[in-house]
Amino acid sequence: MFRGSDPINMDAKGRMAIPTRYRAVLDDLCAGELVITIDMKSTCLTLSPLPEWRRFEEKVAALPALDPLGEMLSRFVVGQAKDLQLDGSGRILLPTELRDYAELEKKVVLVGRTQRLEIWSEANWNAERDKSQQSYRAMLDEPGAISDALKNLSW
Amino acid sequence: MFRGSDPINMDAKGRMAIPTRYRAVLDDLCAGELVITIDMKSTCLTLSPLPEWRRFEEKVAALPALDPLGEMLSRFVVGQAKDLQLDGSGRILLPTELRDYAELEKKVVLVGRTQRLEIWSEANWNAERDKSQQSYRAMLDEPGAISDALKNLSW
DNA sequence: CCGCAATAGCCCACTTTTCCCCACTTTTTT
DNA sequence: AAAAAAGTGGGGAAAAGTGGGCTATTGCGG
Repeated sequence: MFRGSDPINMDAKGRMAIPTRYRAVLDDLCAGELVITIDMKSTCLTLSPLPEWRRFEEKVAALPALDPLGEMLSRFVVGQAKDLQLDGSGRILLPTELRDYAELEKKVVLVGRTQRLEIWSEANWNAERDKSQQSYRAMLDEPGAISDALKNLSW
Repeated sequence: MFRGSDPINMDAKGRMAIPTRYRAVLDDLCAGELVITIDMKSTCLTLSPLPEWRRFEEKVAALPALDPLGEMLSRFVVGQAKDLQLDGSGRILLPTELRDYAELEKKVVLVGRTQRLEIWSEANWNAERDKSQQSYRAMLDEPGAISDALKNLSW
């Protein structure tokens, strides 16, 4: 569904254009209704079509009421989610708080992750990519570090 | 229902504006009648539409009379709850005692948690978020520490 | 029982943000 | 090379948020 990374300029008002190749998909998937929120693991944002987001929200809601993880996810991930709508020019307006969280400046990178998208600042994206590549290679050298699921990923 | 976080300025009189996107919902859900109280676990306040609050109150009342946790909830959560009414400009006035409890100063954050809302001081909110994020990341680095619940939350 | 002070409520005015639209530049396509 | 499409930027109107002043109400002390 979503694939590849696109460098995009955020303008002074905090808007960013969604690449055209996604627009048709977004249109009939969710009529341009998106949900954006933070990523707990990384300094980036997650952008999902509304139906996809609902599936996640339901999973979180289904967790036991006193589960600390569920509480955390509900409070910080759901709690910081915002509904967005593509504007007439196929752009979205990034909420200020989330812009701050992900340290977004003018140059941002939109990364396709199949069902959803990630939004990174260019600086963080490059840093994270280099870092991950190194640790990935290190992991391959370390016996036992490869999960079963990954072993079966024949590619 | 409620989703996302909004930074809001409390004015010198202790009033805070409720974001407009909630007003219509609040209007036909409870005609602007809200209940505010403390959160026992965190340094924040809980704001709920009256009908939602009633459900909670009934559940607490239904607990066995000698249940110590129930007693606590009833005494301190129900005991400190206050009815609020949206004013003509869509604002609520935060009771002084509760303002103190949650350490609210000028900058507060309103967090949407589906059925209800949370009110945090900006400082406490950021601190709590950073803390949670750290422990979340630590959990991921520690193999085996990931609960089944999380594994199923493949998102 | 009355007056004073403090708090709460109402309303208006100002500032900031958001939304909508158009125009310009760059890239791709024919 | 021209035309079309995509991406970028900005102006202006509208709406949301913020703050302050004025009035009404409450509660307290005299």
